Amino acid sequence: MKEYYNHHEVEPKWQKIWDDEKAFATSTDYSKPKYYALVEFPYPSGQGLHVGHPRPYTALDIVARKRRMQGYNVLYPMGWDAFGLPTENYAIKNHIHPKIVTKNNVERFKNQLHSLGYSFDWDREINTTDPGYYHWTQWIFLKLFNAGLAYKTEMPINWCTSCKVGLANEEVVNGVCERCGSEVVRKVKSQWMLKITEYAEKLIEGLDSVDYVERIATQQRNWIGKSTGAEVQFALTGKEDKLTVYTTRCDTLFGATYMVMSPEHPYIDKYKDSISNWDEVCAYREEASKKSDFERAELAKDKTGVELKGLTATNPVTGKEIPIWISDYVLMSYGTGAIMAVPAHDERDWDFAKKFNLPIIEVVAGSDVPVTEKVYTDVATGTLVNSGFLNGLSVADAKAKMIEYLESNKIGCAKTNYKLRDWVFSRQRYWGEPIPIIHCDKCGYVPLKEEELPLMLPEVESYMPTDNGESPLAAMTEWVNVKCPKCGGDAKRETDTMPQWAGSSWYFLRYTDPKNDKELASKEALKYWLPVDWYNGGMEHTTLHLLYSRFWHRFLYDQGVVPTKEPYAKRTSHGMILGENGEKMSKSRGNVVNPDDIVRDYGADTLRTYEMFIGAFDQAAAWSEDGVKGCRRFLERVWKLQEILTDGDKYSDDLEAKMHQTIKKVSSDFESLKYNTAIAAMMALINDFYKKGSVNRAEFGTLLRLLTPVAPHITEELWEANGYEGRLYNAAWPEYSDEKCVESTVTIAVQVNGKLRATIQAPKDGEKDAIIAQAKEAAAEKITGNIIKEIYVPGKIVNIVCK
RNA sequence: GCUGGUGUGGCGGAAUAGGUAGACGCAAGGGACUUAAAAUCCCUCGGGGGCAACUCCGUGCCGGUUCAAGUCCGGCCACCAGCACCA
Repeated sequence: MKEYYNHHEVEPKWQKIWDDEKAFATSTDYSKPKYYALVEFPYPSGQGLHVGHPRPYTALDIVARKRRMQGYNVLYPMGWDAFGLPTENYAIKNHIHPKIVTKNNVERFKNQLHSLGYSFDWDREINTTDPGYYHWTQWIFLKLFNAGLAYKTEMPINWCTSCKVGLANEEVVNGVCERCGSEVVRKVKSQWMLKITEYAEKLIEGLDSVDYVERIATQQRNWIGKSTGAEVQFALTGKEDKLTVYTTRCDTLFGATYMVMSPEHPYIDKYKDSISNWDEVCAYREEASKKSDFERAELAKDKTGVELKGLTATNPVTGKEIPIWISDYVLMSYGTGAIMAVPAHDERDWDFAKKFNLPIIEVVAGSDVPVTEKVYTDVATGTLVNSGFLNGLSVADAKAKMIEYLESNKIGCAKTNYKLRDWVFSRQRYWGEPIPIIHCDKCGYVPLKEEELPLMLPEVESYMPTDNGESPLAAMTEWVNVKCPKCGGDAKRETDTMPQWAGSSWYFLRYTDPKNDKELASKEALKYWLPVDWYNGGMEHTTLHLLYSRFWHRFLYDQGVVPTKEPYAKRTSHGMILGENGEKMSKSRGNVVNPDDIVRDYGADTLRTYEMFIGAFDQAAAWSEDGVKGCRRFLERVWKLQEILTDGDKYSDDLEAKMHQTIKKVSSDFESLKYNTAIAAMMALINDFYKKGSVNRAEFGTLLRLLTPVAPHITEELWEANGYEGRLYNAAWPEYSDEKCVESTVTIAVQVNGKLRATIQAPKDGEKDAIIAQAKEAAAEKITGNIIKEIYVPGKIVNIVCK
């Protein structure tokens, strides 16, 4: 018998053996069935691994190890999303090249991950900062550029006053920079943009063909924000131009009593001569332009605005002349930058009309309260009134009829809109992929030739962005000044770099063929491995990273580069691990747990088991060191089963059903995010072994095979020490049969009038009448009066209803 | 405000499809072993009442459907996360 379980010896021993035997190398034999399990690759921060990291990594390690035992060729890779601001900021502060900082951090992360016994195929490790990798990130950018999906535009962008970079709208949280928390202001800059909006529809449609956790799919849909409505043209009194608006409620057109334009609307300048209160208008615009989108939103409670005196429009269905206002609650970035206001049936318009005393006309009847007192927005029950040819129709019918009318009279059309905005793709930073574009005064933006890639990130003296918002690369004149590839004249390189999202938008493709220097990955490899079978990541990435990578993938599909429309067949997400006090772990709260300490004191297997047992996988869970101890105790009890191990090459009769039930439960729980109940089932199983006082070799072998994905080191050691054949990582996953899951006798609950009164033991396929008779006898004292009903649910419950 | 999620013992959490609420673990209490402690093993462990067999109450709150509701329906409340005037 083996000595007391010592993880200090057992864990490094097996990690070395797995390395030496290349136990988890992915096969390139493409005739085998494949399984591609993916976790989000980490940003190698200076803090090292956090206890949050092992949660998803262990979960999919379990899936990967199980699938290997089931005969799949598994790809479970790991890499580094290593470009990014914290590294650059650290480099600036400490005068160390970000390349060195990255190298050190990666080394540390890798050692930490290795100590946890993950079955990653390290031969396929990738790093986004490696020129052999960003070669292809740049290549994809050129593809996007050549397809017209990358463009440069002067636009007000979100400018972080501290990071000195432009941010995508998606990166701004509550008006402050998502990364550093500093104030974000508006600044006009020439920016590279990617036309993700052109893919809005495809990105919505694609969600129907994949298996995403429902709330993830919902968030993606809401973020894209599709709405269907109509564009309607309003004639401007005495002008040639029409003012076009977008509306989702064209049924209420008869109730449009005024219009509102965004303060940035181009018609305001165009018709300035007609506007009699120009000074007032200018003052309002000035004030609005100072506000960021966020301030505009914050000040929203109280509506502000100015009427454009001298400029009016005509309601195309009533023929009435209506005033035009400007207000900052109308955004230039959505729809057409102008709206028709129907105060009776839109909350914001109602507030605005009340404040400025504008007419409110009811066109949908159905409210108990007059619309002058309360806005009525219900679309399900109302009926159209005061609306000419729409009178008497439901809202839905009225919409259809109105669109017909608009189109036949050429004053409008059906129209779909999306909330999604284009992706701001430039960063005024050093530590990112250089954008492979040259600007020539004569030829415009000229892309580099594919053969010139990768465009290497040059060495610079200082990584500090310049105060005027230029990237540090702008100071490198010998790098910046080049000849135009088209005309040979003087030209300049683009000095902005790509955002961190770029490298992570396609990394899962590179894992399939990571060393290929001719293509991003071979067609063969892509065809075999795609799509990713299961991708797990944090909830915080369900809108940004997930949407961006789906966009790039779909674009590459359209270009014939990848074989599938969608990159990920299945997407799940894990909950956060909180401190012992239930708060988010942070240095300032002093509740950070270092995984290295847990590995040292309790072992990697204990950490892995605990993180899976801690609670429902998709929910946040608070750390508990006592809980860690409980898991260590469980593994020790598994170890000590050796003391009661007996011979036997098949399950003993009294445990056979339990064995089959456990295999079934563990097998399905591992695939459905229920790691906690899978472990509970194994705990219950060993409790049965101890209760019985013995476990035979067949039973013990099955337990080891079920447990090894969770706790691979201890189980591998027990497998070897007790003379089981071969390596456990190569063993076959245990089989079960549904038939054998059922015990020969079952316990049936007996209820009288719905209350539990007794339980009886009965054969599993007993006759209904016999069981009911047995139940009546068991609960005889509780049955009073006449029996009016007897319910029997086979194998579960008998309910006697009496009165 | 809108959207999504959650609400079950002292704690983390179980409970396919409505069918014995509290699996599994932690903590706590009692006992065994020990000179003692740790470790380990055994017992108890939702609340009230009873000497006891037993009994009543109990899954955020109010109501409903059902032989039967943590689970379904209607109406609330609380907390967490995301979004922010999207026409």
